[in-house]
Amino acid sequence: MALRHAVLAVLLDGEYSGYQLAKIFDVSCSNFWYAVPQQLYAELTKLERAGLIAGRQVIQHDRPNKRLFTVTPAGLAELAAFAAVPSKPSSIREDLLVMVQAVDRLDPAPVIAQLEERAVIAAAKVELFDRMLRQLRGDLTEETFLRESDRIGPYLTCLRGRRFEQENREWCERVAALLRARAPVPG
Amino acid sequence: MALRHAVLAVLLDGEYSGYQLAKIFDVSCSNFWYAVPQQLYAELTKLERAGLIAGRQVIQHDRPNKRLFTVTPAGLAELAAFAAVPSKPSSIREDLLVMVQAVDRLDPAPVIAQLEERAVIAAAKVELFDRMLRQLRGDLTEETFLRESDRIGPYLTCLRGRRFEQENREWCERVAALLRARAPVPG
DNA sequence: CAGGAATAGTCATATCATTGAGTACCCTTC
DNA sequence: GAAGGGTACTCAATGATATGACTATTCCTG
Repeated sequence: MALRHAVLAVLLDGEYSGYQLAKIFDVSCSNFWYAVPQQLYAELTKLERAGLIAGRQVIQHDRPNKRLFTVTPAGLAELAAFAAVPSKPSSIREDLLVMVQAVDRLDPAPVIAQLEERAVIAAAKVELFDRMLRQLRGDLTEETFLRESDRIGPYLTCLRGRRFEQENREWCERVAALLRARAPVPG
Repeated sequence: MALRHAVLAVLLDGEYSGYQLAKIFDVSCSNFWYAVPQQLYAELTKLERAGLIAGRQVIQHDRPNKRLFTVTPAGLAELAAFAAVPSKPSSIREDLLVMVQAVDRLDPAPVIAQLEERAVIAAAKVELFDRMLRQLRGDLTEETFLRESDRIGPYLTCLRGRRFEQENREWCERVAALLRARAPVPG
């Protein structure tokens, strides 16, 4: 019952089609929720049947037609109800951490390789978040933007995503270096 | 297919029953994987049938009997194979972030309350991780421990958990203070 | 001695998520 | 003109996860 609220939260920013949502959920919004296109199309169908979003057909000539969705007042009420009930902390489930947990009893080489690769990915995401943050705040300073803008939600979740990826990067680099120093790997 | 590897990784540290595992997965090991008892019992059954762990019955008189499990050589090989294939970054799915994403269009009061509550929970987890880290490294310094111990996996995942919760706490506090300043809430 | 917490599990179900395949059309590039 | 990529979406099957209820015994507290 939570993907539905993530979809509603994203649709607050404007009309989107399932296809557009899929792109958002795959990259930018991956800082607070992730979903594959099939999930989104299914959820949009359910949300529309429940009256929480409204869709309108857009006829296109140079490409397939699409349906754009907006949040209805009932959808906004649903979001408000969602925000009013206490939420549980999400559970962490990260394969790479499982590998590190077991690394003392395994060949460290592939784990080190994955840590170094992950550090690069995390660094790229930090830069992506930085670009998104700059774009969201325009030419205002962060402080001014956060004090005066009337749409700071996406900025705040983006800040969290940036911090997470920065920590991820530093931890991966440190652990990779440490494991390398302990058991020198050829090459 | 990943809970199984988390269970194997934890069983590297010693013999545990399903019940003990459930406690570990509920608190300490929540830094890299979370699971409820029912999942663990089911997974232990599957792992034993697959020959990846071996269980032995322990008769107890003052409480119900239990079954303790250890990783078999086949289980260790399974872990090694798991560590050898590249893993995908885990997807973030956090209700509280969804609420913050939508906060501009909602009553901020319950969101602020949840942020403040979450900051307290995160602070408590930081302290829990600090205690675990101290216990794991004994009277060695972190540097010495990480250089010389032959079991650093749990320490490293614990370090990651600590960083995550620390960031979480700081972000929650900052966002709560910001939202309070923007829309003063009575009380 | 009643009530509650701790130990040690099991069963059933419903929802959620993941994966793979498939349709259809347009545009651009080689 | 064939191949590849982007847009837009659907279907089906399987696997993972969450939730609630249930059994049994022992220990401790009031």
